Amino acid sequence: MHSPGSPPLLAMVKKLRLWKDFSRDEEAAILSLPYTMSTLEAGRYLVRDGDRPKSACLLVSGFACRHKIVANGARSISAVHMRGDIVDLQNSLLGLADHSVQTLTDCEIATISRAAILELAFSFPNVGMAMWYDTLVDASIFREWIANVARRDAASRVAHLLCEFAVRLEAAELGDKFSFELPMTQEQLADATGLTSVHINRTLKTLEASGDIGRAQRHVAIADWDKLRKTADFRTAYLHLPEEPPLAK
Amino acid sequence: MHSPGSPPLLAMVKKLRLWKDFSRDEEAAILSLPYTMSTLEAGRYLVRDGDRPKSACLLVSGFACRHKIVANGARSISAVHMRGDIVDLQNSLLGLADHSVQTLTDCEIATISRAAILELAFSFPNVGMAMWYDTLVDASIFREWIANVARRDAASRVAHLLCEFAVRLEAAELGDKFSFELPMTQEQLADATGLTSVHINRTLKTLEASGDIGRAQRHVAIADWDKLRKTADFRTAYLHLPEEPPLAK
DNA sequence: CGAAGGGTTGAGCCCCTTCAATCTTAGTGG
DNA sequence: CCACTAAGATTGAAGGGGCTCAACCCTTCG
Repeated sequence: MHSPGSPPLLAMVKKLRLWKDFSRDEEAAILSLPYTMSTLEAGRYLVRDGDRPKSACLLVSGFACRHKIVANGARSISAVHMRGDIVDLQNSLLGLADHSVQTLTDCEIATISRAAILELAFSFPNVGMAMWYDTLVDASIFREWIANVARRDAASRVAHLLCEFAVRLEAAELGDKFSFELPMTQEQLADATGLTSVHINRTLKTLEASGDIGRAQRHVAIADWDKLRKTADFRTAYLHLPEEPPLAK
Repeated sequence: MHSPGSPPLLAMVKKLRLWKDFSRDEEAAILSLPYTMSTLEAGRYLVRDGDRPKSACLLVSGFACRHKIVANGARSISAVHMRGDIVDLQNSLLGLADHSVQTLTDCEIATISRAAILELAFSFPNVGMAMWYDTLVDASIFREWIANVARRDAASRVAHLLCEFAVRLEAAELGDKFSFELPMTQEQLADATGLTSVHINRTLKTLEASGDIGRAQRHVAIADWDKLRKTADFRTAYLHLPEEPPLAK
């Protein structure tokens, strides 16, 4: 579902523009990156732990996540990605994938070679800086997730995930912060919060009963943003979004 | 302490050389970065959550950690750093610190302005790439820590921390992988593993009783590396170290 | 209509926490 | 050299948050 009129790489421009303003030339340079489009169903892998990817994937539509499996077979999800995220920069620049990337929903993907990205980054320092910045923001989110999983109770962890998803969804201009479809099963929520799917279920019901959220199937309505924020201990600083969110269109 | 003969920035060269080979020019460019030295006691802050740092800090000797505090007052440590780590690149490039950096031991620090680092990164792409790579490796370690805290039991978590510390210590040429001084109190270990100091204490004793490690005060001796690795579910891939560790000297 | 994936619920248990006391070690001043 | 202090390590007892196991329900889709 990305609109057929606009070029797919515009999603990348929009994302990077959160971090830096670009000149016409710089923007053109991004849009002229060579890429190939593909469509993937939910549940498919973009990269697998142990692969040696030679290219990065821009998520043009849909949702994906990063995860790794530990010895006892349990899975840990370390990030959720959405339109505009250059989802495999980390693995492809490092050379050897230390985790997997898997689609959560059907996705459209633009594949861009690592070489082309590096060329762009170092010919246009401003663009390079925005990409570097982008990977640093990802790292900041990882740090917050460490704190989330390590030091918050179940209700806070789940609430925090919902707050982050809501804010990022809005920043990506993908919908309403207060009412959205969560593209994850309760088992995936469990893997993203270090809980079990059973306990996710109970926790969601608690959040519902306490008036923080409403829900119907996978749809989440944030009933009381300030209340949920408080339950979550959520502060947006770690997302490093611009002070004034850019006006929608 | 760092040997008085060698220039402090050599620590940075050595670290970055783990990721890229440098030409003589590139190496000289790193070594000619302007910096100011300072010495900090254990427990001092290099940056505080909320600061707007204008410069980055190279750790020339000693140990430091990153942490953030959650609503209930609990602390989460998200990384431990040692000689050669450019410890505040993340906060200074992002502009607004989303976490604090604090010394664990007495430290010698070289402070380098953000502008000088960016200048270097984009005049010498190979050096820039090494620095980017360095921040990507940090991110990879964060992902592993998420998995550690989210999906492993107490013994594995602590064992994993010890394995990582041992391997990084060796990679930084700071000592013996199998026998070292751990520069952290049990409370700090707790904050790095999402446990309590009481349980850290019991877990260390368990690891000792099972023959994985020996210890005396803060000194740790890895009694059986393979056993500890197995307990920890530790695989080095996520550290992205070169296949052949560079020969000492 | 049947199957499959995912959501919901209950009962019992256990890993880790909490609370609190005691011990050890290192540092300080007399 | 020894009291005195403070930080950190150690230990015990009791409790709880989240897990495990297992059943059942709901929705979607062929």
